[in-house]
Amino acid sequence: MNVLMGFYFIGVIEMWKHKGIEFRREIQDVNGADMLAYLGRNQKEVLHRVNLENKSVMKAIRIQKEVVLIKLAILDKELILSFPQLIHPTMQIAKAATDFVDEWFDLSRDLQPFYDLAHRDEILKEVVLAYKGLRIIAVEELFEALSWSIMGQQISLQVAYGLKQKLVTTFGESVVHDDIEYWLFPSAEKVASLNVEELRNLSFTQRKAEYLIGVAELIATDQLNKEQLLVMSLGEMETRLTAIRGIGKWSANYVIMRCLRHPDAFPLADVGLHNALKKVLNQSEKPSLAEIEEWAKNWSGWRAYATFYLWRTLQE
DNA sequence: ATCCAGGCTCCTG
DNA sequence: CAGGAGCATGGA
Repeated sequence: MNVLMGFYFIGVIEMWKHKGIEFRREIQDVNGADMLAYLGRNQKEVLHRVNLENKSVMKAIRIQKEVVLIKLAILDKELILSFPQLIHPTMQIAKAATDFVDEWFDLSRDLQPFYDLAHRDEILKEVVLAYKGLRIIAVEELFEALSWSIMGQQISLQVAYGLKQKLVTTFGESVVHDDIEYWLFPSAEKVASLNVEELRNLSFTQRKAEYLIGVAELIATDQLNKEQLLVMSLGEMETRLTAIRGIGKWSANYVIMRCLRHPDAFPLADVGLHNALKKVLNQSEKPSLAEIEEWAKNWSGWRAYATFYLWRTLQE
């Protein structure tokens, strides 16, 4: 059975090799330790669960109509994907899950041009040496990415994670494995059906509640989708997203960076970015927006990656 | 206590 | 059209 399945999978999923109940992909230039640190940075995260001892992350994802739990070990030279709740994953599920991981960790991107650029940049030079192999971790679902940017506006990450936890555990779906609950972000359809009061009960502000429901309606009615955005230029993406009530330049660029994966998206107004620059430059005050824009000229093409690497410095 | 958190809209003058 | 109030909550 396994031999047959092995032949079946090979060739279908190029980079991934099937061995027994596991799928393995050899990796280079992936900084697993820092990826796991980023994934595990907040205790209130409910959409995945990191286990630093076995260097793995567990996450429930939706494949077609099915909810599938995946376990991904991130080792030095390879990724190991397995399905804790499935004895015989179908080819369709294996293909979708490996595709998910490839995109989640931006595995197809060659970071060498970014390293070259950073090596010539006084601000990024040491940061990029320190975290080399860190890749932008995606928020794959457009609705989740937009929601997260709305929840993150103005307030601290702690409060934002608290809002997300309440939203997800109140209106999302979950699967249970070994007595642990793994959550999926609620669907746009579900959130579009809510009223403002129901979100206010979860400590959302009036505004945040209105924004979230509005975005949910746009996605649920397919007036907005990831496919239409992905074919746009960076500027067009920003224009389209900032036309949505509740989505300003910061949120738009956050979504473009984390979900649409444009490597040059740049959340200029981001407080985390400001604090990271203050820290890296060892200054007593946060830099001005004008200064940051000036420095960022040298990061052109890779400003999203520059931002993600700078964020990483805040966790230490 | 006061200020600041991975901002945005809307209302003033 | 620039500038500022208001949002709601938790941690320093």
